[in-house]
Amino acid sequence: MKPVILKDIADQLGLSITTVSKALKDYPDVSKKTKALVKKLAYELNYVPNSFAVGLRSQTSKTIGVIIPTMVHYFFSTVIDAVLKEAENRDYMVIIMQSNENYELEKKQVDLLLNKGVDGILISLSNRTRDFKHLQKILDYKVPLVLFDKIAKTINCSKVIIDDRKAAYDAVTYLIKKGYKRISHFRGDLNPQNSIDRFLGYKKALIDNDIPYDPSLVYICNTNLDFEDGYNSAKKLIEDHGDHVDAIFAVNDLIAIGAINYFNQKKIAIPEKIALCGFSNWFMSSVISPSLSTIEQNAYKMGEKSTEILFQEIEYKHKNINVEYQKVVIDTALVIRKST
Amino acid sequence: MKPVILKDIADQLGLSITTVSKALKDYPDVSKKTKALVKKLAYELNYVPNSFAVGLRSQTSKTIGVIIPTMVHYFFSTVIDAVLKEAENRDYMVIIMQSNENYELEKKQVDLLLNKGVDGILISLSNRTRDFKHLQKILDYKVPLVLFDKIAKTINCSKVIIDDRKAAYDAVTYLIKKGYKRISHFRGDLNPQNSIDRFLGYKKALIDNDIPYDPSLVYICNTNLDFEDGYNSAKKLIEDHGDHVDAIFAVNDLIAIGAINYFNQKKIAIPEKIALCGFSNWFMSSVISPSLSTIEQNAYKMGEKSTEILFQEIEYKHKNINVEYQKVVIDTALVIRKST
DNA sequence: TTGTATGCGTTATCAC
DNA sequence: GTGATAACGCATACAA
Repeated sequence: MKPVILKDIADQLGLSITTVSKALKDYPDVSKKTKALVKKLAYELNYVPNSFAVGLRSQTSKTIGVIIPTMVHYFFSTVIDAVLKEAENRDYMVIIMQSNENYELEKKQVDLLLNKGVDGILISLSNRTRDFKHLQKILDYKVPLVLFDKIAKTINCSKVIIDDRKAAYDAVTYLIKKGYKRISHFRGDLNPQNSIDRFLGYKKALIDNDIPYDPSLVYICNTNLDFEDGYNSAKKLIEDHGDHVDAIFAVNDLIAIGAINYFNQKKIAIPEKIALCGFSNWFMSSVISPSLSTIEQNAYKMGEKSTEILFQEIEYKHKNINVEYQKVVIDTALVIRKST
Repeated sequence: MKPVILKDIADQLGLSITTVSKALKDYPDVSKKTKALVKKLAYELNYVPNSFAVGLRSQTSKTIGVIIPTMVHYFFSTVIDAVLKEAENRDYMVIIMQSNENYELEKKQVDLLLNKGVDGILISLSNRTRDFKHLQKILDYKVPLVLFDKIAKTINCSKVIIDDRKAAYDAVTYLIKKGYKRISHFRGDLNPQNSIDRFLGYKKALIDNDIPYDPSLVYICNTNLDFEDGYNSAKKLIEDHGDHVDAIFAVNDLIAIGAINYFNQKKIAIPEKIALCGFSNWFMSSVISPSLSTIEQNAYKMGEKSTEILFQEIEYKHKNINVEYQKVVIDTALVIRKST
């Protein structure tokens, strides 16, 4: 079976391709009668314009591209959920690529997307991305770009983030007010801005509350192996500090849950002996025992907002309206449960 | 900045577009010198063929489409992970769509993908899909199609599944051998084949082991609300049967974990008072306390195999080789942990 | 009101 | 060895 093309309709009605094309697009210079005939037949034959041809002429594809570090992750799959729904509402398609925290791959994927003629691009950067020429290239090609969560401060485009530093600051301040004094931080990799900001928030909360910052209480976790690293860091923490620590602020929920698992195994009471606070409000954090205090990060809203902005920029570009780049900060909230 | 096109290269070298095109494609009738010149400049200018033009001519897009019921799900995000990696290896792009268990949407998405000219389609059907005309349409258009996990038996195409009935049978047989006698089943929705097969495996295991099948021990869970429904069904189970039940075989891990949560809250000892077995080996099942016995479903392998077959069919179609549709059954395995 | 001609960028056929 | 031309399907400026 072959797809129906304009010519099929034109032939069957004894019209020219042009007239059929115009009729379908409601051009004012086609008679009502003809329009009705054409539309009826087009509907019956299930006509859909060939997207390559449309793309070739219009240089638009009704498709957006998304690059994320990894799919198998509550945060990102939720973001993608939102992106897909927003795109669906606008009859857009979504090409998704995983950089696997690999800069070279990310760069190549940007090229593929540009080449594919996507109408806009959403990216959450790989942890290893330190050079942003590929992002600049997107802008040079005048393709709308929105960065979310893992962003590049120096690139001039719209961004959707959370205030990691403030969220961490609030969480640690809460721990301090609760009476915890020796608060450890299980931080993420050294490079990504999120880890840095959460760490800085942690540090500032200590200092603002006259608790000396003790670097020996900070453990670096590999955020690819979150759970395992949470477990191992908890073990190390106890080996290094024994009773001399009463709370942990973890850079994400999985790491916190790994730590909870260790403490449960060793029968170290949570929160009596040691309290834990995570980050993200992953579904499991309400289910684990004890349930985990954490920070609601609102991945869905982040995906939704990013996509909204992207589509607005696509529309503006189309209408030749000047776009003002936006920087949106998605609200976070402390979720208090049994682990603190 | 404008993308570089063949004409740019041709103009700069004083050649015709034709020659440039041929040189880049290593046609034998272009001189070595010209080829070298063209390739060098093309590389320097970062030339990439316009994908709309290529698509328009070749009717291929180097893109495949995937439709799944939902993204935010360990099983599906893992499948997608595999699909993306396999596609990446072949320099293919992937368009992903969520049907949200909505048949109408699934149908529309198939149309969009066909219209988009994807080279192949992977689908895991929505639970509400009972009519398969949209799948037949894909085949009518001669677009390679592979169904995975949630399949339609009557559609003549390649399929990748697990043997749900056998896996369930093995799990329940194991429970029986362990000495459990009053085994409840928390099943999924009535329609999807997976739920049906797992239920049938459960039933057959009972009968083969001379344990009477008791319908009052079967609870239907809504697999959109898995966790909550697991919790609620556990509650109902105890209300209905009290001590008169000693094990549960749940249709998926989330439902089992919901039930574990209820039992933990009510201090009903697992597995002493009641044992639990899940299905899928979701990451959390090894982390929850007590850790959950379950069935390893190997989502990654399923995604990998499905994509492999799809690409093989795409290749065969391209080479005009006849394809034999495959039906691949991915191995499952019982994973025994502390909950049984 | 309808139709002709042209171009989007690439590639295959055929002529030189 | 090279290049002119047509075709993929659609949309528009322009002619009739």
